[in-house]
Amino acid sequence: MNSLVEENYLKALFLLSNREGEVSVNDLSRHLDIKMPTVTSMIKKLSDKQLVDYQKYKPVKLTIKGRDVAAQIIRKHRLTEMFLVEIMGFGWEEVHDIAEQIEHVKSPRFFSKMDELLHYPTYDPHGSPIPDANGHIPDKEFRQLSKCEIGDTVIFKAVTNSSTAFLKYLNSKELSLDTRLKIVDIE
Amino acid sequence: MNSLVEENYLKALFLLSNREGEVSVNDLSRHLDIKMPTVTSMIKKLSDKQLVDYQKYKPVKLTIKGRDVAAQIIRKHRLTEMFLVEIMGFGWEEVHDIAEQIEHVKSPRFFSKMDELLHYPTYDPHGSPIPDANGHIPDKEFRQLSKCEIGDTVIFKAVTNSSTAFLKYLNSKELSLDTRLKIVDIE
DNA sequence: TTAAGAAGTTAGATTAATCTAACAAATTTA
DNA sequence: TAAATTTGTTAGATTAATCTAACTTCTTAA
Repeated sequence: MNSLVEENYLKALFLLSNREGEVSVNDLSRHLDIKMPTVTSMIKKLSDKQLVDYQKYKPVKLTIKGRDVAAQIIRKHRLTEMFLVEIMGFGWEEVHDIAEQIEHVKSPRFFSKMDELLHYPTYDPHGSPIPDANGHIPDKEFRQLSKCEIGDTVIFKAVTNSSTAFLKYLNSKELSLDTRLKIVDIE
Repeated sequence: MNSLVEENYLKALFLLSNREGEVSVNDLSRHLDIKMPTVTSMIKKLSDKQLVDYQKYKPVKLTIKGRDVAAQIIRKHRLTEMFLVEIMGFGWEEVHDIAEQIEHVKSPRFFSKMDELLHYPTYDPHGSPIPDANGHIPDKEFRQLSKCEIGDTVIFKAVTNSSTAFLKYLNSKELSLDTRLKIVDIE
């Protein structure tokens, strides 16, 4: 079994992977807020466990096995966020930190109960897709707001930043998912 | 803040305390399944943090502060068990291990949401009282089954053993809380 | 194309929580 | 009450995850 710490590294690797599936040690270090030497040594451990492919001075890549484990953690995180919003009545800006804790619960039953109660959701409250039980992700691609122009009309489908502060800012502008927007100006 | 491990020691101290509020190092060691020298050293740490009173070769006692912290952990554990049964549809025999993990979640809001959704319950699914937000416990005393005699009629109110195995055994005998029983024989 | 800067690694220290072995104190029992 | 047993402590080792300091490799820009 993987430790909670190992799970956090795998999750970060999954989320930071570029199209080639690669992540630099530096990126990982910054996102986890853990110094590079620590990251290097943990990567070696994950490599021994066949969860990542690693060669000195090269970016890290999840193996199939590592990707599957990571997808399950992301699945649990996003299911939890959905559960917190839909069943427990939290706001979308409150759930990230709680889900970071609950995603590590060792009990498959716990998460399948959530899934059931939520009627098998495919997106979380921030518009991110929930991997299915096999780790597969429905990969709809949304257009990034930075690639839209003045005059475009778009439907707001997802955020990539789930921090409380940013979501509170959106709340204050009364921006929520599935809102239809006409872009009149760019800040 | 206290570590998850410290929280587990405090919880065990609370649950194992006799009328004088004392717990032997040996008891604690057996219940936590941690060797005595480890327990001794952790007790010293809790003593430094003013969470327990400790003198060499004497039993350990929670301070007021330690008792308050412990009661909050028990509160979170029991609220969680109730939530798992009432909101998520788990059986009473499944919830102990999951609650042991969720009780450590750092988010007062999370537990007050549970409390609200459950309409402020005072007992958990095993008949144990849930400490209130100030750590106070409604102390109804139930008669122990071992102190009942053949011919007595009683109402089954609580179990002191919440292990899956024991609760499954009770399920197999169709024994559930609030069942009226006439004692016809003693096994 | 090489010198500067960024990224990555190695070595070794630190901390929290655990363990075993050996010893000391307290309690029980013969 | 003295010996045996149980309980508790001390000392020192171990493991996982972290850190800092020093060094190496890679990348970039003059």
